[in-house]
Amino acid sequence: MEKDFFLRVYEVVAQVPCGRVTSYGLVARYLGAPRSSRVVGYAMTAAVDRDDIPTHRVVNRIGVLTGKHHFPGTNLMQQLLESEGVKVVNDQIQEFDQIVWDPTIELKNT
DNA sequence: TGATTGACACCCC
DNA sequence: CGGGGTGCCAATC
Repeated sequence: MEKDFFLRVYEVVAQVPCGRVTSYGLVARYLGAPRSSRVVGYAMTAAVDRDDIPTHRVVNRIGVLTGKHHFPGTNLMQQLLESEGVKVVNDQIQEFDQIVWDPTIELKNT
């Protein structure tokens, strides 16, 4: 029961700047578990209960809202992203490469 | 206690 | 270059 891993994921996701997004792989890699990308997504599922964690800012490596299906609303995830300035079309984040927030780069020192 | 799944990612064909 | 299959780590049934 390594909840500690989940907590680390929450910490990183919670630090994602507004209007920015990150991917499971980036977070997983930042935690030192590049092969645990799936576990990060799993942590997100558990984070849905956490209203303190902007899980909607976490997408797959290509910027696709793969997990929008888990949100209570139909397109709530997209709504939230667009509300923050993130353009989303067809469940695909536009300009994802420039709004992506890589903790490995942003938090590489801290 | 054991097996399967899962909001992904990478390798191989 | 594109598509399909396997692998990883932890949680849940």
